[in-house]
Amino acid sequence: MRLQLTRNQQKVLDYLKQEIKENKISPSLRTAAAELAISHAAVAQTFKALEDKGYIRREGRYSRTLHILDDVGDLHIAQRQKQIPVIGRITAGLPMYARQEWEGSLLVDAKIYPGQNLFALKIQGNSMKNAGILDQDLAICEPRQYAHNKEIVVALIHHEEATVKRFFLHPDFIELRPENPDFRSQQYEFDEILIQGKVIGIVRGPKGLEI
Amino acid sequence: MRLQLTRNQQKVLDYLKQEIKENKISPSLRTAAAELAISHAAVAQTFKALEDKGYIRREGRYSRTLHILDDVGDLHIAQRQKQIPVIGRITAGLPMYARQEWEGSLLVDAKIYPGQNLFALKIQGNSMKNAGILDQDLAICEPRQYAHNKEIVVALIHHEEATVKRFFLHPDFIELRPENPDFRSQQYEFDEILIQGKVIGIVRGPKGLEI
DNA sequence: GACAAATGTCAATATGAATGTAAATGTTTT
DNA sequence: AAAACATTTACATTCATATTGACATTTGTC
Repeated sequence: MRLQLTRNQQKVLDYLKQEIKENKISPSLRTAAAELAISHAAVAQTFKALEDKGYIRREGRYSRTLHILDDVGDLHIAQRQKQIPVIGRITAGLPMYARQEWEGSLLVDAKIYPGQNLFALKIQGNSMKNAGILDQDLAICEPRQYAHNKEIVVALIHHEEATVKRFFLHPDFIELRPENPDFRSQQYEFDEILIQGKVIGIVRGPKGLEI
Repeated sequence: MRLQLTRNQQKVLDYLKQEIKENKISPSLRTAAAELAISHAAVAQTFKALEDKGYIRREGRYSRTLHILDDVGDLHIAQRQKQIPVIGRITAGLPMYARQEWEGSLLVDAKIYPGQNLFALKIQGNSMKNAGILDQDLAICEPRQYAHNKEIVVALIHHEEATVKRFFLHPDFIELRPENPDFRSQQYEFDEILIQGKVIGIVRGPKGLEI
């Protein structure tokens, strides 16, 4: 069990939790100082005490990032939730994030999926079966306009059709390779393909596991 | 919730919205620079900041198309977050929540994974590869002491070894079938097997997708 | 297709404001 | 007396902003 907090430390910790919940980011020392009606150095000292007692963790020197810890030493839930849009249809010309294209949003664990502006895409078909990606899975993607060899990417073919495949760059063409012997690898000219993102995770719900 | 904008970034975003509304297309860097009375590179930097914070999205490299993004909209997240324990080792006695067996916790979307007392289990090995379950995946499980045919279950063999396999009940034995030709299906007496749960989902992080 | 103009990108650099750190010191609480 | 709490001041670092100039790419026009 952790050391107990003094009344003042508890007050500051509560304030911090509140602020982080609202703004997703910890307030600056001076902002906190103003709201708590004390000096910024006093806040710094209390933060230090909280860190020593294992209630928060701060990163690096001069860094403004601060995490609130669980009693197990884990990140507090408030900082782990990440809401990402589930994109229904990927298009080039049209705004990909326009609300019309949304199929809702998905809540994921920020501890597992780092990165910003992630989006999710519902997989159609079984062309990536052997990579463990099945029909109806949700692919968690990180926006990217480029790709490295062997990465699994979200690509837009002919500015129209969106697909998830493994990416290979050859001297004079791009190969999008499925992971399923029933499908053929396809080759494209450079101007036929637009990379939209890299797949960094998979979420499969109960429906994907039905018999 | 997106990160807050600075006053300058807000000003540029407002200007952008205005321009796009009027001309249906975003202004060039130098046009914007002229109207905002700063250099074109400064505009580019602010655009980049806006993109990082998730307020706009720009397509491709050297493309002039830019989209204003909607907010993900934060309603009812509170009810959707579900924190479930990641079990390190499954034991028979069923004090599954005993502290020593913890490997942390996982935040999932309650909308996708309904049910109570769910737990997660880290998959070891590739015996279920053809069912789209890979090594190091996190299997989301619902506690259960029974199973139906063809369901993928968490079973305890000889009160010791925990395994994830497809379940088949035969007249005088239980079959636990892997989904990988490299592994053999196994048969057990009824008293050798204890069903501990049913797999209702899969969560795979970036590590599970590395090359 | 060729060429020039317009446009986006990148790197290096600079500056002021905001911010975190540290030290010295005093006050209150326990 | 010791710990917690607080202040003031000086300093170091980071961030947002901005500039300039060279360069790559796209677009429009002939």
